[in-house]
Parts: sequence; structure tokens; C-alpha cells
Amino acid sequence: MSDRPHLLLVDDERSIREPLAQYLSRNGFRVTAVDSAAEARVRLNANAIDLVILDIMMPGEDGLSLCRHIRETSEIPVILLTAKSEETDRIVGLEMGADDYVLKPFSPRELVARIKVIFRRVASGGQRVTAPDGATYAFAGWLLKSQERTLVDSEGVSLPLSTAEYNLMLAFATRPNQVLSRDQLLDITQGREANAFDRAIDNQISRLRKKIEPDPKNPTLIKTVWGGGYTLSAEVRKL
Amino acid sequence: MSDRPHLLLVDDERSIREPLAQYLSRNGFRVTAVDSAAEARVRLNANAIDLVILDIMMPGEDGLSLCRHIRETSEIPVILLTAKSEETDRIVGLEMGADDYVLKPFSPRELVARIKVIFRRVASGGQRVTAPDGATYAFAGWLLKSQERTLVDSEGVSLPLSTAEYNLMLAFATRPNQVLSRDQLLDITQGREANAFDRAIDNQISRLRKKIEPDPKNPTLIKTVWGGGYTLSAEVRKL
DNA sequence: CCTGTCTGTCATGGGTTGTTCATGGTTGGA
DNA sequence: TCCAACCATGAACAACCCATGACAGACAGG
Repeated sequence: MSDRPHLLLVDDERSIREPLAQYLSRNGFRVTAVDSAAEARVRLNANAIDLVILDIMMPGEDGLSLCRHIRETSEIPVILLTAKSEETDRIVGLEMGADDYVLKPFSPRELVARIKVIFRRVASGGQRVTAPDGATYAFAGWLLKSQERTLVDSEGVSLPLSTAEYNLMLAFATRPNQVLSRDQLLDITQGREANAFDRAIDNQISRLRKKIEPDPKNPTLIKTVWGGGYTLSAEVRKL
Repeated sequence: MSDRPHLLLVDDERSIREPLAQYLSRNGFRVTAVDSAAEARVRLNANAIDLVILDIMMPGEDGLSLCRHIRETSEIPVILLTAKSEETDRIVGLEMGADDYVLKPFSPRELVARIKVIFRRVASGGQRVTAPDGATYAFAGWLLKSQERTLVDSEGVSLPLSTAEYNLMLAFATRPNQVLSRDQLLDITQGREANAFDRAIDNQISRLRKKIEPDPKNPTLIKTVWGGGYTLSAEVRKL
């Protein structure tokens, strides 16, 4: 986890969402605030989220459903916000995998305290681009082995990747055919924000292409999206 | 932690303590119930406590004081019970190192849910080298025998490890494919903090690689994660 | 007390990554 | 079609991080 943990705040009520996002920002967190579960799913995929704060009551998909989804697909901690005082709902939330809940109306200060408690617990294991244990991704004749952190070509020859190259490759392999901006890639691979005129990602892309593209000048795998970022254009199978 | 986690319940009011202890027992926990902070200190020393449930308001030494003591001397999680509804007290508790608090009157079912949340967290990321219980770990053609503190290769040849090397190897074997920072490794293997420019772990890694890597210059087992630490890239079976 | 092993510290060298910058490609409008 | 503005590329460089040999203090066994 980077210096400033990245929180995803999901609440449909603007009057809660915006001031809370501001408060959390002032307290040392990076905050992405969205107003629906659907938007939250997009952000979970695109960014490296360290913790989710989730309103239970929302139009469309509700918080409990999203919470279940998060728990099934990742280890990201979840704090539920609930206006309901009914005990059963809160307990259902905990049993569903939420790490904590906070009753509305709550004090922002208490929420921050609870967030810190969770990070204190998590601090030992958490790492950013963790691939599911031992997963292998197959695309375009390559095998990306997350356990060995290497690429293997169709003839079984192993190609060593540096740490940054591996992180980048994994970011693409888990999000094939998705355009990822430089900001997103920085966030995913290193959990940091871009400083002005940051060409770090460009450079890594260049180095990666030299390793995996048949003709690095005419990339067929990692394509440039002008003004947008990069995308891995290949079908990826997870083994 | 054994199958049935051992809880220490500290509350001076018998009308709460005894029924609650019973309820917790019926829900899969071993429970030691005491009525004072002093008694709690004795039990903490004498028994292997996995979690403490602590009333804040008690005659004599109060819960907050005991909580601070626990946090200073161990990693045992603490849940505070508090009758006070004042926000500040609860937050002070959290900031003092408690893992959670529950407001009186609370439902036992909710308390159990919260206990389980904490154990779930601890189980995934917990520190500490697991006690040498005579287990053997098999990975990449090696056997790490915790009883003999040696590595045995596929031909049965035994390779002696020094203490530090063994601790390091065990730390990896119990956390395969996890990136462990130098800080974590120092903490796990020696329980100490890194001082600035601490290269002790680097050196141990280097020595360990020379012993177990086919080609120490191109490590395939213990890999470097740039800016992150090291990881054991292998499938580990516990025998 | 001596000796050998173990382990932390230091210094040096090498690898990896971020930044800068000149160059060339892409885009949209004239 | 041409041009200006913008953007991407990749080489060169600098900063940073890591690997490892040498050394010395700590420690245990004789």
C-alpha cells in the first residue's frame, strides 16, 4: 500500500458523499467517490483500491450485493454505512464479509478511526497488484505466470521480467482490451499519482514492448490509444 | 491459534459476565471470565489468549488502561465494551489500539459477529513465525524440516541452516508467493524494527540464495520485488 | 582463553527505474 | 494537401535500489 491509501466511497446521496470525501481527503487518504454500485465496480477494476466505504441503501444494486461481490473477488476491506438501526441488517453485513459498519448519522472522526484500525490489521499482508495465488494468464502465445513472475513463450522459453515490467504486464493481463490511462496504470502498478509530465509509464511500455512485441515499432499486443493511454489487445484466458 | 480460540472476558458486573461467557462458549469459543483488570493481567500471562473483551468502566484499573497495557506488550486483539454513548470515549479507545468496540446494551450475536471479523483479519495477515510444531514444508524439490531446522534436497541430502537462515526460510515457506518487505521479514524473524539503512535482511537473502538457488545470480525461488521486498515463488505443501 | 561460526555493518559495483529531451508520428483544421 | 499543435517514443542520463564481498563484534564450544 502506498503512502496515501486509496479509498472508494460509494453513496448515492450527494449531501453525504461530497463533504465526506473532502473530510477523508484532508485526513490523509486518496478518495474516489461514486454514486452507484455500477460505477463502483468500474473503479474497483480500474484503480488500486485499498478500502471501500459502502452505503447499504442505494437505488439499483444495493450495498450488500456489492459487498458480496467484492468479497468474492478480492480481499479489499469493506466498511458499511447504514441508516438502519435494525441489528439484523448490520449482522448480515458482517457475516457477508464486511469488516465493519458505521451507523448513520456517524461522525467523520469515528469513521477515520475505524478505517485506521482496519489498516493496522491489514498492514502485514497487503500488497498491491497481488494476482490470485498461482494464476497463469495466457494470451497471444505468451504465458504470464504470476507465481514465477515471468513470461513464457510458446516454446517454453522463460523470459524474465523486472518488477515494474511484471506489474505492468499483470495490470494488462487482468484487464484485457480495456483502455488504461497512464494515471490508472501508475495507480495500479505503484499506487502513486502522476506528477506533472510523468513519462514513467511510457518508458515502461517501451521497455515491455521491446521484450514481447515481434516488431516493437509496430506493436500488435500493447496498443497506444492516442490521448487515452494503452490497451492490451488480445484475448486472455486465465488458467 | 487452536481450533477453539481462547477469549478473555473482563467485566466487573456478574449479571453481564456470566451469561455472556456462557453464550460465547456455546458459540465455539473457550472463555476465561474475570472481574477485574488485575485478574486479567494474571490470565494474560498464564494463558494463551487470542482475544480480549474488555469493559471500559470498572472499579480499580479501568478498561482503557488495561487496553493500553495489552497493546504495549502484545498483539492480542481487543474489543471494548462501553456503556458510554459519548463519541470521544469510543474514539479514544480505537485510537489507543482497540480493534473494535461494542455499545452496551449489545446483542451477543453482534459481538460474536465482530469477534469473527477480527479473527478473519488476523488469520489472513497475521505476523509471527508459526510455532515449530514439527511440520515439514515441501517446495521446489526441497523439504524444510522444522524439527531438525534443516533443508533436505530431492536426493535426501541434508543441508544445515543457521538460525537466521532457518527463520527466514520458514517465514517464506509459511507465506509462499507473498511479497514480504524487509520490515516484515525483520519483524517476523527477529521481532525487531529496522534501523535506517538496514541491510541485514539483504545479506541473509544473499546467503540463503547461495545455498538453495541453482544459479544464485538468477534466482528462481526467492525473487526480488523492486522497492517491495522479497517473495518465495513456489508452491508449498505442508506435510 | 582460544577458535570457529554466525551475523550485522559497511563499501563497492551493478541493475532497475524515473526524468529529460530530441525526434518523429498523429490529429484536426485551414 | 499542408501546417501547427499535440502527443508518443526511445536513447541517454541520473537517481535510486539491490547484491555481495570484506570485515568485525558477538557468541558458543572446547
